[in-house]
Amino acid sequence: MLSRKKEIPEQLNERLATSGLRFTPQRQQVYNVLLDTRDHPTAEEVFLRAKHESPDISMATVYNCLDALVTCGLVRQVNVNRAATRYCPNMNDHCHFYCDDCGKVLDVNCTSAGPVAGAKVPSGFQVTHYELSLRGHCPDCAAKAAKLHH
Amino acid sequence: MLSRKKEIPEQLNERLATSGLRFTPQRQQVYNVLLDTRDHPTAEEVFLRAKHESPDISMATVYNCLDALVTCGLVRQVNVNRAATRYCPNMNDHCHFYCDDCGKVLDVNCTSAGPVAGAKVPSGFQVTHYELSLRGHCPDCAAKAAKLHH
DNA sequence: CTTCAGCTTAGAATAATTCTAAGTATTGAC
DNA sequence: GTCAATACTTAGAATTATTCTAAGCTGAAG
Ligand SMILES: [Mn+2]
Ligand SMILES: [Mn+2]
Ligand SMILES: [Zn+2]
Ligand SMILES: [Zn+2]
Repeated sequence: MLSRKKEIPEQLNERLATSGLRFTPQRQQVYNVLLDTRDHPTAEEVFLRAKHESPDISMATVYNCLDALVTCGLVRQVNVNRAATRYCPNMNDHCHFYCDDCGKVLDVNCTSAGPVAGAKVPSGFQVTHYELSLRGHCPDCAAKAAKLHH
Repeated sequence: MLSRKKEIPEQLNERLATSGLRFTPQRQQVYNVLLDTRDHPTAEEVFLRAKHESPDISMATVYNCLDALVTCGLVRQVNVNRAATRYCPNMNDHCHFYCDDCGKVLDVNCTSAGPVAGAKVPSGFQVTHYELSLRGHCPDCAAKAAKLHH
């Protein structure tokens, strides 16, 4: 990685442009952090990871960049209980599993109709968004717990 | 309502006792506020309503009482996005609809299996809780919007 | 080269909630 | 009943995540 030219990724650039936003190195950096490790980091965690590559980036900028990425539809916010908001670059229809033991947040596939169909929404209600979060024990932690009981 | 004796409602008293908690007038008052108007008020709103009857109650006490009621299983917390936590005394299995127009939060029935069945949870995951929140337009607001377009 | 809108930044401000420490009330031996 | 132990309420301070503010920077367009 000796030459680091201005290779602006067109996909990010275009998406930003459609929302009237500019491409900036900070936005690129923040987006890369999210794509790099898809573990639903908080803004704080994104900040720490981004600082490795760009030591001068500020927390405010991380919030601003995350906001820009959400606005242009490349990233979504994930809220579990009232903990700090997490960020997810997977824009496919999915929901989230939160492990009460290790705290990991994992993607779970579900079709758009899926969870909403499971709810008995009375007629007259227009559902435009939904958010389903699941909590419990992830396979790893469930296995560990099983071992402790022999 | 001239005589206001110490009629301790046994149901609340028992529920508190099973969690090692005591009956107090403040807890009664806060619970009454929730039962009175089931519109999913925030702690702040509960505080304001409780003050009508008990002008000396404090915000900290409202938070403490709500916490006690949640602990003993009479009340559940409802989080929509990152707004202030709301409180719901309906302990039947249900999820919530949030109207983006008027901000109302309404109960929507759904069987325990419902929304989780709609998600394709891989085997190995143990789901102990789930939370489904729906957003969109409530019947009232949808009707109003329809009128504006003739 | 100037202008101007958009961007980044540090630090202040805000909002919801939790913590702290002090005073009260209730319980349950004795 | 007295007394100590425990639980509860309260005001205000502290905390946490997030947003706001104001100043300086940047890069495209004229
Ligand atoms: Mn995700
Ligand atoms: Mn409810
Ligand atoms: Zn786990
Ligand atoms: Zn409405």
